[in-house]
Amino acid sequence: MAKTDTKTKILDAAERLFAQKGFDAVSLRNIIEAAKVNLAAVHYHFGSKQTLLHAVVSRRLRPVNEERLAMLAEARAKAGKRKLKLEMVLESLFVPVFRAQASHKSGGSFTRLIGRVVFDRNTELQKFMVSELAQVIIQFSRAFDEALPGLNKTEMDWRSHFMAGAMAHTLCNADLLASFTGTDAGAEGCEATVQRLVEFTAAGFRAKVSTPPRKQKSS
Amino acid sequence: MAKTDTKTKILDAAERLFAQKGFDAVSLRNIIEAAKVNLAAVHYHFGSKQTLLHAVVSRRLRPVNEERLAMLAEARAKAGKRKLKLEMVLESLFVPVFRAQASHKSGGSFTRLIGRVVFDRNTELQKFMVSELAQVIIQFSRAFDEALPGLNKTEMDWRSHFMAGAMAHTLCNADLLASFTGTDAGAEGCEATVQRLVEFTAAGFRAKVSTPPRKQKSS
DNA sequence: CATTTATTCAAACGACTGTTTGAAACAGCC
DNA sequence: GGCTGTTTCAAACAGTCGTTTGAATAAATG
Repeated sequence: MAKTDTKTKILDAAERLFAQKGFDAVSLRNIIEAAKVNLAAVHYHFGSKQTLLHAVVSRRLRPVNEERLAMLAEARAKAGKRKLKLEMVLESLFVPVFRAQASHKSGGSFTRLIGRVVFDRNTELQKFMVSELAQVIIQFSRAFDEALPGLNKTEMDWRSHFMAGAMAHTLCNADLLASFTGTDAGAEGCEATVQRLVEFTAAGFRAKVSTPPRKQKSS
Repeated sequence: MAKTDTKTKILDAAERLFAQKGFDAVSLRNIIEAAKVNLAAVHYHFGSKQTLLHAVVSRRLRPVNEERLAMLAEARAKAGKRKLKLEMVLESLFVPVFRAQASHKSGGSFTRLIGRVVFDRNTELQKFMVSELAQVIIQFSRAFDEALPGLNKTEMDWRSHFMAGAMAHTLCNADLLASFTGTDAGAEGCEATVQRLVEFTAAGFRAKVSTPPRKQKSS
């Protein structure tokens, strides 16, 4: 393993650059220059720039999603017949993706990439992301329903939406916080960040509903 | 006013396209085709693509920010010597930008653009946005401090960060909610959406702080 | 009116884009 | 050795990009 695989070199460089500047703003020539490989190698190994992006995302996101589902299953097992704890569901969703930042030597670029991808308006990419996240979305929306019985569906959808926004923004723009407020995002471990995010979103989920549901069927 | 101003035609087309596909993904030729003007007109009136983007953003954001500050001032006046109400601060921040969507004939494109801009990693654009938002940031972070006395600064910064993420995501990806959950974002007026967002973020701001502040000076 | 100023237009600029090609270098195996 | 399939490489492809140019037109001013 002295000489790193070309495929890996491309993935690493692409991951870093996509996260830094975004998908459109990075050219294949930027990538192959950073990876010190030939231009054609990209198409030989990945077929196209779009497919390369898919590979970059998938490489990191797949294990994260597996861990998410595993943590959720564990939370379910621990709850037993009792009601699922909202905080544990949120932690199962946040911890794997935030931990991937610290653990992997990717230097924090990966989480920024994931956060960015959520907000990128690339039709192809969005279809791909939906397919990658399908299981996670299904399982977790069920878990939220279990953890918050009585909350009507519309309200649940919106609050999940808000929660996703807070998560994505935190992943994507951790440095913005530093520049705006002076608070250093990386000063404390990602556990502390996750803890703060869990508290914030859990409280949001549990907020008293004041909006009168005009036409609502479910409870 | 039978023949619309060329400058306005460009701004309108650019706003719609930028919001739909993003800054990098839209070419000047896409814009001038939609606006039915000559290519050189863009550089004649705006100087560059980057400056055009600034103009597009500024045209809508400036009145929004003025209204934000006005609403905040009114909330302060109404509070008198009493403590500023958190919900009113949040409403002052949300209502103008969400209402701009419904009121303006831009067809909802503007809010998506603003939401997108927050997440775009364009150095030039970020500097511009910081300068445009400077007053709003200063005034509102002061207001949050007044509405939530006792919350330490670090926690306040993080929660503002989460709140901004929820807001931006809602502005930018209202249609995502529909595709994922089936809940139609536009079904109810923007007032209802703002109301939900206020409830969610207000609860998040008020959440009990469990994270022990390791090294903290302020209260 | 003429003359200046502001605006529009078609055409081209050089640089950069993702992708393809076909030959060279390399590996492993008989 | 020769032969097979895989991987690398330089070069070129056909476009698109933001921007510039200089002449043609419209509007405004004297």
